[in-house]
Amino acid sequence: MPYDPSAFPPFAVTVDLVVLTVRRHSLCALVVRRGEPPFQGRWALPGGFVRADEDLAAAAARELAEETGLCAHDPATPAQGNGAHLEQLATYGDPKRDPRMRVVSVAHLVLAPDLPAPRAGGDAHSARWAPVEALLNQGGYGREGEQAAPLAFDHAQILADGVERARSKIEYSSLATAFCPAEFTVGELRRVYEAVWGVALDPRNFHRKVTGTVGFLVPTGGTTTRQGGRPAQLFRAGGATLLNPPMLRPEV
Amino acid sequence: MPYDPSAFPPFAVTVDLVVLTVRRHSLCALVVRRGEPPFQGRWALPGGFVRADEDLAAAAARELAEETGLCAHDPATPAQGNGAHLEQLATYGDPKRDPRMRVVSVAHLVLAPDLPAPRAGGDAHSARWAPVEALLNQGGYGREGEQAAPLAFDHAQILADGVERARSKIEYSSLATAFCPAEFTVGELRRVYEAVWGVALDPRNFHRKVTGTVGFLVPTGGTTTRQGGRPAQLFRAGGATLLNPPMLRPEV
DNA sequence: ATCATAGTCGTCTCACTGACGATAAACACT
DNA sequence: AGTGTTTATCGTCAGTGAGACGACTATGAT
Repeated sequence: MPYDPSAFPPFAVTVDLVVLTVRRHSLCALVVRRGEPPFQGRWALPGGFVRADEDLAAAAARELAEETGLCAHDPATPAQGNGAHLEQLATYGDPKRDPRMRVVSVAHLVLAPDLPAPRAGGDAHSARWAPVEALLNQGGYGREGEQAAPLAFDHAQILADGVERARSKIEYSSLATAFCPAEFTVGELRRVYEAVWGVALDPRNFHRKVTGTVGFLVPTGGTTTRQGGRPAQLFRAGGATLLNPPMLRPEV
Repeated sequence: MPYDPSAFPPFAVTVDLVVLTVRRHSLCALVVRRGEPPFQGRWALPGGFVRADEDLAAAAARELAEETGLCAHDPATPAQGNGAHLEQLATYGDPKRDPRMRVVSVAHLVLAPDLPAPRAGGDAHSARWAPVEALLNQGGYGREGEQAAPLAFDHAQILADGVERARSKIEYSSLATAFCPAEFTVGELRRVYEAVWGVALDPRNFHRKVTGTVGFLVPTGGTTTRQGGRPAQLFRAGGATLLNPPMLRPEV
């Protein structure tokens, strides 16, 4: 019964991107304003159709490049450019998620360093970074009277899933370094954890932990004082991808 | 440019199932023999097309019921039948993964208690439990000269991903109880961990750990001696879904 | 000089794990 | 009945690692 080529319903397949970065001590996601109905004028996650002979990860990387100029390197391809981390997140296929037609969307998660300065994509719609807190607490009010309109489609759910993935994944992997520039200090890395988790961490215990985990950080020899205060050692991400034992997210 | 209803390429969307259980001290997966080309006669994961107005999880549950009679309850639906655990695993969409057409498959992971006695699905193809070790070590030789033919399509990769998900998820969640019947002993739960991880665990430390984690196990009052030896207390799964601190998988 | 800021090193305590001894309660033999 | 085997369960002890927090260092700002 299966595999009668004329007997399967056709689907549209898209990729949606949860692009996260840390800006000004808070976790932000890339959103674009929709220029057409449905949800015209609302914010949405960037994304688009998968092409006829294009792999899912390739489609995600292409959309990312179109939208931000970032060059994603997924972990399988260890071409360590200035690229961001890209991984598949989950797939959303509720029959009613798009009112126009049956669309199955394969969401991807991208973790990028700060300040790629979002540029408008091929379309004229605008793009911006928005704090995930404001995007998800649609019931609450943004800090400065920000728009409280929820994201288009089921994108709030997708974003929430992506944020949760990022929050849990930096516990047991070295992925937090994907939010940092090529060289960074322990303090900068700590501020990434604090922004993603939304908690305060003890600088001394954090320093002991990350410098004591073999393969996590390698010193470059340089120092910097860009954060003020005493100069800090600069590090690059080490080869280790899994943290064992993991970073512990403080209770509640 | 996006969302021109005539401008997106049509895809077939399927669900594939990684159904895992523990039988005779080893982790086994449900496989079906393909009755038609391509890969005719080879073993494959059960699965099928998503219907036109069917949710992805619903399609997975339907295929599971057709194939095994199991009633899956996904965690969102806390209808705790004799059902198995079901969750989305990942999506596979390589343009060449199916030689006939462009198929995107949303793989799901099912964890089931032992012995649902696989029944043939709607089709005449046979179904069986096979140790994942034999299915994945296609280069090696099965214990009893089992067939060494690899799984059809990219199903070996999907199975490997599902097994890895199960192995890591029982570390920090109470999901191992999904492999157990409604009432079980600490020893039975330990043998689940041992089978999934492929290691031996110290019975005394394991007992201390699981009985000391609040919300993991609740005693039913009964005892059983079905494993031989001293009678063991019976437990049900408690309300806790996350284990904190996690079970630690022994090194190497 | 003094202060504020941020980084780095140490110490103490507690929780938890791994290794492993000891006891308990069933069954299968003799 | 006794002995051995099997599995369950309780205890002990040492080592690792995390949280709390004191102390010191090196820079820029006032």
